Amino acid sequence: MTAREAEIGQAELEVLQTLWAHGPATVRDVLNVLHKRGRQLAYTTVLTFLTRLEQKGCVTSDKSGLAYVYRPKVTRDKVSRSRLAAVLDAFYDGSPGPLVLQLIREGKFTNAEIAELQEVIDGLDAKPQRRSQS
Amino acid sequence: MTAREAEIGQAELEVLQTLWAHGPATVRDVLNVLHKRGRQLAYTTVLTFLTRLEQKGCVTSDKSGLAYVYRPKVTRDKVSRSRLAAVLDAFYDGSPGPLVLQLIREGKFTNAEIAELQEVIDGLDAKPQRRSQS
DNA sequence: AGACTGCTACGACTGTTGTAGTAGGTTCGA
DNA sequence: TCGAACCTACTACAACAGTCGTAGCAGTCT
Repeated sequence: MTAREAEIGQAELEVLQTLWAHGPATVRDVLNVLHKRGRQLAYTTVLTFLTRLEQKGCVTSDKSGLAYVYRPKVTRDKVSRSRLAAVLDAFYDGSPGPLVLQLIREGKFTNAEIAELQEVIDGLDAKPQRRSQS
Repeated sequence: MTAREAEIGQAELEVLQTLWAHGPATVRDVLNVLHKRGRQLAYTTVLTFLTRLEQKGCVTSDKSGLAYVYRPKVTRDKVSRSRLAAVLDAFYDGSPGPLVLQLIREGKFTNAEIAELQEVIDGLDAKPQRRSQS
């Protein structure tokens, strides 16, 4: 494993998110985005986060112009999955079934989503079940 | 809000989980359960966790016999939801739709679960949709 | 060249989390 | 009644997370 996604702190994640959302960026770029969102941080704070993220293998940097440009090295998808898996392991026995059922029962979906759900599930059903367990 | 569930550490959560799973317990009870699961901790470590959880408002204690008996004050469900909401907010725009779709597309469900999904979704569909607009 | 401006390196401080030791009180059995 | 066993309170400490200040270097403007 190159990167330890698990050990990304909350504030570090914010920084990483802006990289995911806006592509490669300098410290100042990131700072500007954060400021625009009302998040007040010092320049050096952002620098610290980016440096730590680099130490953790989550971003890379290269100096093309005046300042270092940072770009994400782990995908948002990867981190997302790992975070979700942590919750799943801790609270849903590691399997997504109960979670999905709970979410659906709570019914916080739009009509479009429901339609899509039906579609996808029907598709699932039609498929050969290569997953019925041991 | 009485308790700050967000700030429960990983190790603290383990302790809380044993309370949820085994009901009210003393420090030693919790320690025994953890030891049985291969988790080696010192008695005083568990005590520290329970004390901190009490400070955070997540458990209560009362001394009925020789030792304090701790019992959870926040429900597992509550913490679970709050953890999930954090992931949802950070990675799924705060709404469960995309997450559920993704999980279903990945198809890690048993036949029984799929059947149940279909059932629940059909039920949803029949209901009046007070959640659509714009 | 001198003054600015912007960038990075490095250090520092606070609070939290994970982990545990020690000291001193209570209870219970011999 | 004495010691073993058990309990809690307090302290400690390293690692990490969040936050930033300072100092010094590099390029730029006049």
